[in-house]
Amino acid sequence: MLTIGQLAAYAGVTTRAVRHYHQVGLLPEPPRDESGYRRYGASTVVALIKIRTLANAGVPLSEISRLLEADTAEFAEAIQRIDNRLGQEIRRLETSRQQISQLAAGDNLVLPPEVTGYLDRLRRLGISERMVEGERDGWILIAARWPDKIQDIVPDKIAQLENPQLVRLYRLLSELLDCDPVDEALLVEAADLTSELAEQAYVADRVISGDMADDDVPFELLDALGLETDPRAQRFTDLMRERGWADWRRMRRMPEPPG
Amino acid sequence: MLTIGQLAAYAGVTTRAVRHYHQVGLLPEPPRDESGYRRYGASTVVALIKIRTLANAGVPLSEISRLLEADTAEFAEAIQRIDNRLGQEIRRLETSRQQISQLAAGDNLVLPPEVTGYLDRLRRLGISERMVEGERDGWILIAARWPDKIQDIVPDKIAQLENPQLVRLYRLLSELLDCDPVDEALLVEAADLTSELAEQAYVADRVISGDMADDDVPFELLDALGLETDPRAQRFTDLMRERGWADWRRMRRMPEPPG
DNA sequence: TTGCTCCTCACGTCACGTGAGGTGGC
DNA sequence: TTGCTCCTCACGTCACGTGAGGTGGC
Repeated sequence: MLTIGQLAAYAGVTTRAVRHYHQVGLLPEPPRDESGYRRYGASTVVALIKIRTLANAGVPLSEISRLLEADTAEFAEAIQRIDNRLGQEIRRLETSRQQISQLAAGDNLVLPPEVTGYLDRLRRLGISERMVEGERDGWILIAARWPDKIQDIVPDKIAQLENPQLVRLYRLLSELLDCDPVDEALLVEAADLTSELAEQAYVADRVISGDMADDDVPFELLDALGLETDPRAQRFTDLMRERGWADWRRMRRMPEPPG
Repeated sequence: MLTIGQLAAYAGVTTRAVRHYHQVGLLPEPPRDESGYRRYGASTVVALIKIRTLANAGVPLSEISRLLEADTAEFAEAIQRIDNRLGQEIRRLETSRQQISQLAAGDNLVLPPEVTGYLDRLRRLGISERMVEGERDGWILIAARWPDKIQDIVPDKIAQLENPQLVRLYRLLSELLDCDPVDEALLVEAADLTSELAEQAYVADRVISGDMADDDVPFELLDALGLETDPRAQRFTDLMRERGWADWRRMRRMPEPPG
């Protein structure tokens, strides 16, 4: 007859685990010897190894107790389910492994590849890293709120980069972000360009399109960029106002003055 | 800015998990809006997704907090370790999967293949299933107590099966186990055979060999078989005594009567 | 005698889950 | 007004780990 230590060692578990299985009724308490030690026979070894095999496969103990009492058909069915779950878990770990290596490579897993492609495009157009980061943060917030709309938006944005005026605007804003005492000439140029682009869009009726019309995407972007309190943003707003745009964050035309 | 629900949904976690990360200091508490709601920016999305990527890889939260503050070299090193562990875990699950399918096939994982081979041998020799089960239980106890000696014992036991007398003894014991009112004639025949085999072994000085001499292997076997209280075992012991063997479980010769 | 194994409580751990009871925005 | 999201405690869960304090066999 085996002591608890011998039993546990053979099954590859701790004595505490065996006692735990007794506690929860998974393994019957064996008889005791004269000193009160538990003494185990061969059938307990068989039972314990079965338990460990199932537990190692991720089966909760509460399920194992039911399994040990199931008939052959039920048991076989359960084994099928367990095997499927194991397969799932293995696949999960394999994708986890890929993601970990992407983390190491510095890729961020936050944005879908279309968006990172767009951001790389901006970099190649000479947009400053700071500006790109701001764009990225904006995209993250958009992706978080409208995960399924990303696919529709990105191609539009990429197409817009064919417009040299827009690219020029991005470059101007890049420069503006990087100079601390705000450069008035640059700011004016940016406002002129923005106004012009807004006019084009307004005419083409693409100022605000679709579902996002009622939502606060531009606001979110600005919040993310931390620009809402930036004095440069304030000055820009003023310049846009002068050009007849009420709120450059929503791009609404100012009402025509009465009379 | 995102609410906790939007943040959590995008990262694929529960809001409770996010709050938990705040509690343990893994994720900084963001500012609140007028209603006391937490409001998250893009950087938190990035941080949370990093956390989940690591947590999904099995990294404990306490380690993650250290990782997020580590420099590039330390981080890369840690990623290596995590990747190794993931590989280990995948292999573990794959062997677990095999073992599960063996469970379903009815194989028991309790004994090394040499022993199950030996037991199959017994079956082919016409030994009854009940007897084989008894043998198996004995082997389980031996394997549990001397796991590394099994390799030495099994070949010996297999070789012994070349002895037709031993095979005959096994068959007799098989029959004896299966008849309830004990068959005296069979019992006597078994005792004669055992005595003869013991004599052969005694002469060849193989009665008790090596390390197991001082241990109680035969006792264990009998305990396992639940035979120590079996009346048939008692009768068998008496018959062996008559034939000059003090204790058939230890196979010791009785002392020569004095004078 | 020393060291190892065994015994029984009983609290601790890890990463959240799950109500309980209440407020805020559409 | 109803339903949904948010808030803060605070206890529960799962499978043991980890002492605490004590006894038994070689």
